[in-house]
Amino acid sequence: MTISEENYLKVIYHLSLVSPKGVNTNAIAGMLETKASSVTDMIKKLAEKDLVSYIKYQGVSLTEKGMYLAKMIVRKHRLWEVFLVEKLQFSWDEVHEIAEELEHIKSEKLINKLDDFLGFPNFDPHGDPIPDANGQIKKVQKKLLSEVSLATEFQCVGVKDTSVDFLQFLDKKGIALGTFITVLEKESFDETLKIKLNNKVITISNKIATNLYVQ
Amino acid sequence: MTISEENYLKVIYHLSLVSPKGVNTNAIAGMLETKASSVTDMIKKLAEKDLVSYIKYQGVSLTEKGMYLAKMIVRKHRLWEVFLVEKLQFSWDEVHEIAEELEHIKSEKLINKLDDFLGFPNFDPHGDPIPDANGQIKKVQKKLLSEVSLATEFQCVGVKDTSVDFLQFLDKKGIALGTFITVLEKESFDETLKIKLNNKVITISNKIATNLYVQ
DNA sequence: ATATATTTTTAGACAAAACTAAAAATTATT
DNA sequence: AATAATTTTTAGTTTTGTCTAAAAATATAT
Repeated sequence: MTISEENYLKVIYHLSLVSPKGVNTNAIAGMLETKASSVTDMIKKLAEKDLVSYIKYQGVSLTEKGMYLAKMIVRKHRLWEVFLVEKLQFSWDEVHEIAEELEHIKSEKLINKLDDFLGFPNFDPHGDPIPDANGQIKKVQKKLLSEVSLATEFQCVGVKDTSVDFLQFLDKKGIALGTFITVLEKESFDETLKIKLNNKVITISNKIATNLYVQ
Repeated sequence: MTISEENYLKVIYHLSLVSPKGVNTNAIAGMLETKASSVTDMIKKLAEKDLVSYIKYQGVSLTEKGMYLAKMIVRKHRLWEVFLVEKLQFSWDEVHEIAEELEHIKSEKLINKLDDFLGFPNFDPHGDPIPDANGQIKKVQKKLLSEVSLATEFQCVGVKDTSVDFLQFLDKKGIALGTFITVLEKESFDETLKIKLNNKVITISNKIATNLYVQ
């Protein structure tokens, strides 16, 4: 598989979690910052290799084989992110870009030894689950902070948006994975939340609350 | 720079250590397992970017800029090899192939943090020197085992041939970096050596002796 | 020194992965 | 249901890095 093919598989995987019954050509093009016509070309190639099933004008979905390979790419991406944060002291907003390159290193032995070296982590630095060597993913029930009941203490376990800007915003507010958060009030007009964390009370917008997972 | 361009630079660097006054098109083609015509094309491109100086039919040499970039690729390759052996418990015959991929990961911050994580090593698992962040290389005087005087104890510090076969042969004979070796006799007919190591006496061919560096 | 062999370069072609522009199919709207 | 809007596909190019085959330059040998 080429790097380009791997990137298509990975994007189709991520999109299929949201729309399991078929992924749009345009959605793929948007994620890969390419044109729809290029996507059509590549999809034909992937279908040829039996990695996706494809009906013209009906979108794509991963075959079992494609699903497994996609999960292996996600596994590599997330394990390398753990390595970068835990061993090389990168911050959580710096690792995505580098992991985008590292995820394409081919050796299976390498990734399994890395997994071992890291102590078989189940989650990456953004709280996303790491598929094991068979593609199994630890499911965990988590909710968006925007959906939880008031006056109950939750723990921050992940982020939906992993952009540099959002992660640095969270750093600034003192919110990290593991931080305990209690929602005190919800403003019904704009869904703004008054929350307690680290013994401080702060106000956060709905946009923040819909991008933070808690448990 | 593309991966292909980086590979050309690296090969030109290695060949220029042997023939500093200009590297042959054919030699490059041989190392990269490609055709001479492809090499000519790429050399033109690298010359365009001021990474090599090139006169038709006269071979190529690296410019200062090209030399620096080539050393950075070698630096990355060798640091990743140290990581694979020291941290992930790979054997020294397994790491070259994987490092060939890892050397193309772009982030400078990554490689400097890796260097730090590994304790700023000066040599890779085959005894080859690791350029520092400025491209400086620790020079060390070493000799081939085929050239040293008899009855003097030397320490194995590197290998010239880094092929899997040769490295596994050394493993089998109990020869590793750091092993002490004394040449007892040299057969003048075929240059075979009788050597002492680990309190055993064994005979090795000239081919072995011309691929082992000692100090 | 001339002929022969080797090396290197040029010219033209190809595959992969992208693009643009236009056509075809699907979906939405009135 | 017909038309408009959107999405997707097709057709034809482009770029990168490779190739083959032939031409040109250099090196070697008699």
